[in-house]
Amino acid sequence: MRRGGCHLVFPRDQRGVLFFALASDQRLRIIQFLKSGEKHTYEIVNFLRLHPSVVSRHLSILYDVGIVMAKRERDGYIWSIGTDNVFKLLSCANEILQEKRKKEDNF
Amino acid sequence: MRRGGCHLVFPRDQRGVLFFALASDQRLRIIQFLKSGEKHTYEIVNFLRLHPSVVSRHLSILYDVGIVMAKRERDGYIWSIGTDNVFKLLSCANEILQEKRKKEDNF
DNA sequence: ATTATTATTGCAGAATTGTGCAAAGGAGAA
DNA sequence: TTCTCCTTTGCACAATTCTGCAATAATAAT
Repeated sequence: MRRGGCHLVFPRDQRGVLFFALASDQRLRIIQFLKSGEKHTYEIVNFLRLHPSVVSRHLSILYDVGIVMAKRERDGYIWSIGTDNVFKLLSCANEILQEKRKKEDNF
Repeated sequence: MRRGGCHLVFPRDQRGVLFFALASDQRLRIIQFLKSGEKHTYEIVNFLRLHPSVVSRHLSILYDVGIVMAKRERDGYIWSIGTDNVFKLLSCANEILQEKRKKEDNF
């Protein structure tokens, strides 16, 4: 696994890179999928129905910022969520969106 | 202020839209700038050194997800952070990045 | 209503990102 | 080593985003 400099993300603030990683439906689907436990690469490919090379790039982007981690198995990699802070981040995002909706309902 | 449908963000998961809003150096700079207190639009324009129309779009994107809020003044709008959850989100992001760096140092 | 000021939108071109295919690059087994 | 399988990279094209300018719309004051 020689992750690093392969998928090309425009240089920006590190937090920006992390938020960029989360600003994609496909990548959010991966995170959602991994909530139910660690998964083989081929399971993720089947789930997303995208070309393996594309999935590789998505995973690479998530990996680089620590959202997911990987371990080697005989037949490929097994992926899982990198830290529980990811869930904290997501719930925090939901709170912000919910507050916003609440505001809109009052007007 | 007829915010809504003006700046065009590709349809995606709502959380994706929020993370997208944060996945921009200019918009992160706006948030950073607003940390020190509410600001007039022209102050933000001077700070970013971008065309007013561009700043308008950035603010619109942040506004739509509740990251910033606005109030009308005699000579324009005054902007501020929409909710403290924004700061929670940012510190959570920093934690994830820090954990990742720590992991890398160990290997 | 008219005017002056500020904010937003339409448009176009540059920059960035997403995707799939084909080829090349590892890792493990025979 | 050689083979096989999985993963990653190079490339090209489509889709999306960023930016600035000009024009339009909105707001407040006259």
